[in-house]
Amino acid sequence: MKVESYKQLLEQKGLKKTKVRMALLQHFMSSEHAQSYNDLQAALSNKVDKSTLYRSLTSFEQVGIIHGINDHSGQAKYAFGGPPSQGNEHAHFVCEQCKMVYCMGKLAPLQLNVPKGFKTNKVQALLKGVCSDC
Amino acid sequence: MKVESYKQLLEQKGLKKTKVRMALLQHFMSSEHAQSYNDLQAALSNKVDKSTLYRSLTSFEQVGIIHGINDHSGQAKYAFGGPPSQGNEHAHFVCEQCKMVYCMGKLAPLQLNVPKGFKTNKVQALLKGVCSDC
DNA sequence: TTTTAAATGCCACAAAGTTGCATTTGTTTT
DNA sequence: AAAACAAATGCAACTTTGTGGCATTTAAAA
Repeated sequence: MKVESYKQLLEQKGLKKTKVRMALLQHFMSSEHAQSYNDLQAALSNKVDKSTLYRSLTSFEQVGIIHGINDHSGQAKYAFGGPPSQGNEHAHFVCEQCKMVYCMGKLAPLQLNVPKGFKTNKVQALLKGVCSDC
Repeated sequence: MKVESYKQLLEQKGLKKTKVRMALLQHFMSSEHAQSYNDLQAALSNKVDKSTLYRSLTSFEQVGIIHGINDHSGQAKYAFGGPPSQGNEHAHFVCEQCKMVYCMGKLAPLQLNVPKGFKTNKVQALLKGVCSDC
């Protein structure tokens, strides 16, 4: 994806094209695993204000450019693309060794029997194991 | 489960029988959904120190008396029983309305195709929907 | 170019959780 | 039953993660 495309993506989503956002997009596109706040802050040489970064992530998430992943590490992580639920069903894989988080391919719809009276709308799956790099 | 049993449970796990732990056990056993730090603090009338409560939860979790659940609410929750992975496979259900978290029954082993080189050890499933009380 | 609305940076603050250390309590040993 | 020991508690300080207000800057529209 080229710089021109990032711009188009932002326009399409109704977000202004700013330095921080362009840098974030570039970083997201060039990394194959999910990024934590600290990863991103480092990628931007710690030059971006905390609030700005958090707010950028929130904006991106709201319009579906990225989606948040909770890997139980205590730090939220973000990956490019909309959430698993919106025509983009996928599981997340946490490597127990390197702690990296990957988005996996589509998952077969899983049958889970819930008790009477419970209605399931979404299923989120988190896989733990060892990744191909470890 | 009676008071005598709580004591036995603690002994069996090599933990001392203290006021805080007994009160916690009692509360865990009498609640049908997962408990957050704040729930527990309230249940103990806010009389227990923060560190003590966190440390108690950690101890309980280590010996498998309770297990932590991350429901993406920003607050860890805890439920009675060992973790889903140890002969106790189960999914967690988050009610989108009342935000309560329940432990569900066993889940059918789910097939998820991971790319070559990835090895899955555990699968955690989080269901979102509406509970029987809502 | 001017206007205006949104994005940024700075600062203070809040919530969740951790750590060190002195004191207390539970359990074991004698 | 008393002494000794280890573990649990309470307190205070601190860290981490994240939020919110407000003045300033920047991008896009007029």
